[in-house]
Amino acid sequence: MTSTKDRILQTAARLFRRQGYAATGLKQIVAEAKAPFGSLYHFFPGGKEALGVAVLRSVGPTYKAVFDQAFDQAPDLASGLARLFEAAADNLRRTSYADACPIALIALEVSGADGPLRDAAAEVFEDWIASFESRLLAAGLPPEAARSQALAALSALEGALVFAKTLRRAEIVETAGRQAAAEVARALGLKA
Amino acid sequence: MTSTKDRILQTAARLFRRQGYAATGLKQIVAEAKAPFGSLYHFFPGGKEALGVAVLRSVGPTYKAVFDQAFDQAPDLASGLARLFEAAADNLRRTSYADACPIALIALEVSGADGPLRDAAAEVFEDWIASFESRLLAAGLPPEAARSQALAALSALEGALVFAKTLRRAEIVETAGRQAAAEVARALGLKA
DNA sequence: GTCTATAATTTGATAGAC
DNA sequence: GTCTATCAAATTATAGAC
Repeated sequence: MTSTKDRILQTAARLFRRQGYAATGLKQIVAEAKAPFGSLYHFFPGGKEALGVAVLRSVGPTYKAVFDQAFDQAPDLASGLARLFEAAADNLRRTSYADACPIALIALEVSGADGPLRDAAAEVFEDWIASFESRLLAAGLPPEAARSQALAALSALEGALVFAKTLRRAEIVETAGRQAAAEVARALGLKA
Repeated sequence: MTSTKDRILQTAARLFRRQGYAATGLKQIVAEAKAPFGSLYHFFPGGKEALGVAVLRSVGPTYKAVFDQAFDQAPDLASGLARLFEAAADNLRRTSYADACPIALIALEVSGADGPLRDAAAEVFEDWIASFESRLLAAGLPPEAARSQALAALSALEGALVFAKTLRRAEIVETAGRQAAAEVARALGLKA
């Protein structure tokens, strides 16, 4: 039993992710959310921009939790990272290549100009990177190396998702995942 | 002395790259290109979609040439790759984080649905990947490893550009570049 | 909170004179 | 090839009844 506000938020998140922020109309959002049009401006008086910010703020913690789950279930960071890539590849296949990174498209759309949308997108990426970085630190990596490894591993995931979605080949994410996991294993002195 | 058609094409390429395909109006394109509105439909009878396809088809070879130049000027593939990342980071700084990957945004926008736009975007990515892959093959890497390395290296570049543009930190691309170059050097048995 | 109607603007696209 | 005027549709956003 989801609230009207939640249905609007989740529908907007899905459409922004798949079609983009600019290409998605508010009419389409309320229609697919089976919500009254008036409710959109009732819950989000700031209009489309406020809805976009709310989407970014809700997606950030959601996927940080996905990260945490992958890592907590794995024996070490390298296999946790491998799990993350595998989950992303499965997600692409399961949604027929509709769902790649939940915010990459909207982030690229809004990061050209200053404003609350860009700020929110940057905050989400920074959180994700910091989350993995702190795990690498806790695993014993020196600060500089932890930052580099976190950036490189998540960059590989993000970029592989762009290629895999466009080329419709989920194996690209799996291939990138094996390399990223091996790289982290090497940095940590684990067995690949 | 550029032609009207070229000005339209290049202006569209710049705006699609920075703002996105959906967010860019045809009016804005002809205004910034200082071209008559009627000329747009004269040169691109297929309208916005045809213009988008033309932009993708023109950007593909242009940046493949940029790749080739970086590699041809470097002593080996690993340093050529490093050059490529450095050039991308410089580009971000020089344009105040406006110009990241020339087609990532439009690729993500159009790859959700079938059609000539998605096909053109996929072709460009495939060309870039195949280009680097063939260099790795020529350098002696086995076919499977060449494909993996090419995908991983270019994924790292693409993803780093997404993060760097959103976070406005070009060092992210440089950091990812050092790791990618080291990885390729290792695969080729070169000294990092 | 819900829903409809509508304002104000912008969009992609076309027609037709020059 | 150039340029203007304009169409039909879609866009964000608001007003106001219920």
